Amino acid sequence: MLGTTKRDRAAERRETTRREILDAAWAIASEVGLAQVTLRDIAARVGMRAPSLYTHVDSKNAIYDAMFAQAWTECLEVMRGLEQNPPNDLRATLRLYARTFFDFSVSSLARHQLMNQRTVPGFEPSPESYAPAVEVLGALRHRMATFGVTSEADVDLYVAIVGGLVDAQLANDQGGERWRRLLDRAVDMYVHDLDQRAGATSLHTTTEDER
Amino acid sequence: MLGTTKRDRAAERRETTRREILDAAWAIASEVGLAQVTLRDIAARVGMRAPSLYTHVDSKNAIYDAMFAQAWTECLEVMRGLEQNPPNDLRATLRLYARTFFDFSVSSLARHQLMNQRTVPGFEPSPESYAPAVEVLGALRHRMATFGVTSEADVDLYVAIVGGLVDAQLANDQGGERWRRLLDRAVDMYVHDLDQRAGATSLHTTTEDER
DNA sequence: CCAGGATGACTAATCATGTTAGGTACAACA
DNA sequence: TGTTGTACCTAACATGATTAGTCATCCTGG
Repeated sequence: MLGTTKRDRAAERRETTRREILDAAWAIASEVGLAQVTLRDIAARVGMRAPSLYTHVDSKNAIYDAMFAQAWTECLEVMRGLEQNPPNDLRATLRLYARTFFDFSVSSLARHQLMNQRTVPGFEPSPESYAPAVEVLGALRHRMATFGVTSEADVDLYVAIVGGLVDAQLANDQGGERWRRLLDRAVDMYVHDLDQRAGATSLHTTTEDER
Repeated sequence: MLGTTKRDRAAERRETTRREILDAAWAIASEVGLAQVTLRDIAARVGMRAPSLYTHVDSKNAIYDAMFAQAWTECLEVMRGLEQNPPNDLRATLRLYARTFFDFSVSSLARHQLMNQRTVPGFEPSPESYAPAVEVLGALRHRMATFGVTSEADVDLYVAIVGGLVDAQLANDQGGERWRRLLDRAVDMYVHDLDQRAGATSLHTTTEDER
């Protein structure tokens, strides 16, 4: 019993240090850019020398990997949060999902670059870190299926449109609203297209069988 | 007279070497990735040592800058090429432009990353190199205006949609057609939305006053 | 035809960065 | 109380961009 308690203390401290390292990395990434994060700077911020970080982390890319997992996990939580009192029609749902994802993405350039662009030279996320990203897409698919939207192409198109708006916003009008304003319009035109193809509009106007 | 002729020879050789350097950089970028381009490798390929490159180029970023300008200039030429026998309705035009830009972008990942993503850490294109990129957009604007599409929002949306499809294709299905197949559909839904908002469909069905 | 300067390449060296090797101090535990 | 493992350190290395300084070669002007 005592043994385990002590062990926990050690593991706890270890975990704390690890988190401090990641926090420092995020802070630096926000300040000077994702690719400008340097081990020496991280170390300085947590009161160490660069090589000491290797006690807690396998490599610099492992730090990026952990950050990648963190970011997508956070995103997953935000998107999951929408499953509380969900809208009951497709249009409102897709609007809500689009806006939520958009705002989440746009609120941190460094995070978006890490999550969605290959900004970091040698970095490739590990399968484990990639999992929450897949889950986010899975949740979206599931939600859309609820309204009868199941085809891969339909989902692909929605994803591309929302992603395109996010990228345009961050690339050309960071901090602004120029593309954000187009979100609802984009969703509406997408939903209209879906309606068109379905022929019957009766579809996706209410269906109750989530999760 | 003689003087100028000799001068030309020198300048010619200089220009040739510079082009060789850029070509080498492109080749390496295609093979191992844009960010993995190294001055030593470029030098080796043109039969030099790394520091000698500085005789022809200001810095590594200057190489990226020149490549950026090259890429967008090439893109501009391709897009300008469409202005020979242009379609006479908006839908066909936007389909053509979208497909052309898409295919151009997708045909080289390294080039697309350089042109549209901030994949290279410290690199920011110079205003001069940026100019052809602006021109591409300007040409699009002009073409769309031909059909009465002038609002900033309308153009923004089109750009975001096409860009989103390109990004999705390159990120998730490189070499495939999964998002490429959605191009026409996306354009159609966009044009339909435009029609809707214009109220009158009479617009953009033919207008003759290009350039 | 030859001296002198420009040109273009080279080697050596500097600086930044990730990473490895090899210690050392201290706390926990037997 | 001695042992051991943990977390940190310094020194060192590899790679990469960049600078400084040198040298050969080639053109040009006398």
